[in-house]
Amino acid sequence: MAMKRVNEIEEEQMMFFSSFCSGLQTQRPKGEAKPRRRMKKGKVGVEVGRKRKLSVEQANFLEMNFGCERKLESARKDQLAAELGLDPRQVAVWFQNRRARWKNKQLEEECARLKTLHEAIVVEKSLLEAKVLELTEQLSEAQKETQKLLEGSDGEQSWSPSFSPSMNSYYHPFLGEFGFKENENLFCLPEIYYTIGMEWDDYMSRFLL
DNA sequence: ACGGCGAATCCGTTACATCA
DNA sequence: GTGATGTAACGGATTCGCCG
Repeated sequence: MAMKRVNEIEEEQMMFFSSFCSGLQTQRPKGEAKPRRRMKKGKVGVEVGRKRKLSVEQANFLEMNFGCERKLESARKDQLAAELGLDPRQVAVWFQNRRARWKNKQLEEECARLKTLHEAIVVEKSLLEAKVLELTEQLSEAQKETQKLLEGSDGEQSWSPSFSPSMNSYYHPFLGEFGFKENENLFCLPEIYYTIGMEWDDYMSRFLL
């Protein structure tokens, strides 16, 4: 069995490195069907089908080849198997498992990247919320100031003919800060402002109703 | 165009080895 | 001795290319 053969050649197997990353060929010619061999499941203590860890040299050699190509052509697999004294099936399985590990690692890295991105967004959200709070307080102060002015000048509203203290339509005293004109149609804001607008209305209704 | 077949691959799982 | 972890190997499902 291939496992036994590994023991016999373990010391001499690394002499084949000269053909590293070479010998790529195309698919196996038609008619040369290869039987799929599988090791039988061995029970604990039973030598037949017993799993054996590949040597460090074998693993390193396979690792280097994996660095060159994620998948193996059939001929290259046979060549690798011959060079390492392994069953071609073992080489195929090793590449299969290696691809799975590589894929898992890629997923882990992508997950970590998204986590970092998420954390940055959470921080930014907190900053924006603090800013909203600050602006809301400014608005509240402005409302109080306006109220005082109105109460102090009973009936004298000539400074703002269209102004209505009831504010049935939302009046934004400092929209200029955001680049809006006073009479601009606020319901035609770009999509990016919609979410903010909802919160704005929420805050406005909280303070004005 | 279609279905059958063989080979390769993927995915989930099992079996075993190693280590703390 | 035991649980956790890594990995070789397995088995079923799927995909792909070839052929009649």
